[in-house]
Amino acid sequence: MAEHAIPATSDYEEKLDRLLTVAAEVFAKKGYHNASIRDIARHAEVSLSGLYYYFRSKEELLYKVQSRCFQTVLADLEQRLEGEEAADERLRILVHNHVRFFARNMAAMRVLSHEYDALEGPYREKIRDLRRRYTDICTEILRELRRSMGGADIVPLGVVTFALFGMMNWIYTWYRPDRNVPVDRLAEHLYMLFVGGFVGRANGSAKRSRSASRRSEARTSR
Amino acid sequence: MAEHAIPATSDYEEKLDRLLTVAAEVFAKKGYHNASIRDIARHAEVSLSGLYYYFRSKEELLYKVQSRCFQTVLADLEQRLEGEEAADERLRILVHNHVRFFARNMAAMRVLSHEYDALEGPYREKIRDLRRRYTDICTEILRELRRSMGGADIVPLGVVTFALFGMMNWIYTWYRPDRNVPVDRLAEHLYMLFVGGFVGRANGSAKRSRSASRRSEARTSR
DNA sequence: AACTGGTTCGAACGCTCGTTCGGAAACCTA
DNA sequence: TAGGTTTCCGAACGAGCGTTCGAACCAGTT
Repeated sequence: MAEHAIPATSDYEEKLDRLLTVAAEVFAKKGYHNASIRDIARHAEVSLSGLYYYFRSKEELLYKVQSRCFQTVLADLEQRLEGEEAADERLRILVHNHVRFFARNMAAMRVLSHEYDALEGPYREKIRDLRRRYTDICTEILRELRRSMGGADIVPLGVVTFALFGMMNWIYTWYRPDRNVPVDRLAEHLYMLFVGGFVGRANGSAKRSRSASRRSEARTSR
Repeated sequence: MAEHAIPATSDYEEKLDRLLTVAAEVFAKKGYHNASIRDIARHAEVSLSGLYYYFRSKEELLYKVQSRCFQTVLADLEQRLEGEEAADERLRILVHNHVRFFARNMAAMRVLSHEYDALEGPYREKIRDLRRRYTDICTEILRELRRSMGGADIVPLGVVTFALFGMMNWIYTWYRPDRNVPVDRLAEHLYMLFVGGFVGRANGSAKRSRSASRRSEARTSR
């Protein structure tokens, strides 16, 4: 078959998925440029050339790792946001979804955060578009939250959005789910920190919206 | 001379410095593993082997880029903190120092943030120690700030510290000093966001400490 | 003019990389 | 059992990598 454009069997899909997972682990551990196709083949217990049945090139392999990861986290998010109206709760859902997904898919999310520049041309653009969709969702939630709180727009929403993603994405440099605080608590901490601030929230003086306090009462108790 | 442990001339020091700057740019642009010594030599207009008079290996070159950068930002910080007592103002100094240095030394700071894992063994440990010193300073300021505000310790200070550095370090993925908000305003935005929170600060309801509001009145006006 | 020691370079070595290709193995259908 | 696809692999290629080494260059001193 030429280029086997249509995946033949479900075995094919399963194996491709497994290869993506292994590749994500190797890329996460050694870095994209430092990792070799041979590394991945060895870890996947497949021959070197056997990999090329599933991927045209090393770069396509990286792209598929990133793409699959991004699409999953995006789909999860959109599903969870469905039906929720309150802006503060929507933001809480976004943070929890992101942090939890991050911690449970550390390798792939690390590759996604750390190896974006390794892609070039069309691959890069496709991932850039996914990123845009994701950050747009976030920015819109922030805009609505600010509006509903009657806040002034001192800090540009673009800056706010990137600050939030900085807080969340940086965890791949220090957080280990089995050594630090549990994932759900980490997510709640970051959410509180971002919304209420270090001083505002830590001394308990900031007022919380009704829906936010209602939802997180049980969770933040220690 | 054996290993030329003692730098001979001041010409030597100057050229070494220039090479570090060029190397930082190339590493920042292409990534450490993807950049070649030949790339750096070409950009520095020096022969390939000529570089090896100044560096034992590619890894030592990376180490010296990171080390020089870290020591500079650390020295700047310690100097600016000298004599300042108020915790909130000390935090503001830290954020401004970090963000400003970041924007003015984008290449080197990007390498420092992005290529830490590329180092191994003793090199890695030395940078790790510098990082520890830096984060410790930050954590202590946060501890003092929380104490002075009489706040409860809901969120562990380690998490808070990394969240702050995440906000700040992430800027290398999106911020361009010539395209986005000016550096000083970005620094102030991040400081306000971190201390007061998105909701707390943006709607102007959160109280600010006396020294913080006194200091930033002029700066945040638009 | 000869010497000396810091500085620079051209040429080469050994190695690993991503990729290719022809054919074998495995599996399904008839 | 025969034929045809899908799946897999051993072997090899050319290119680029980091590093080394001996010789050349260039000051300043004798």
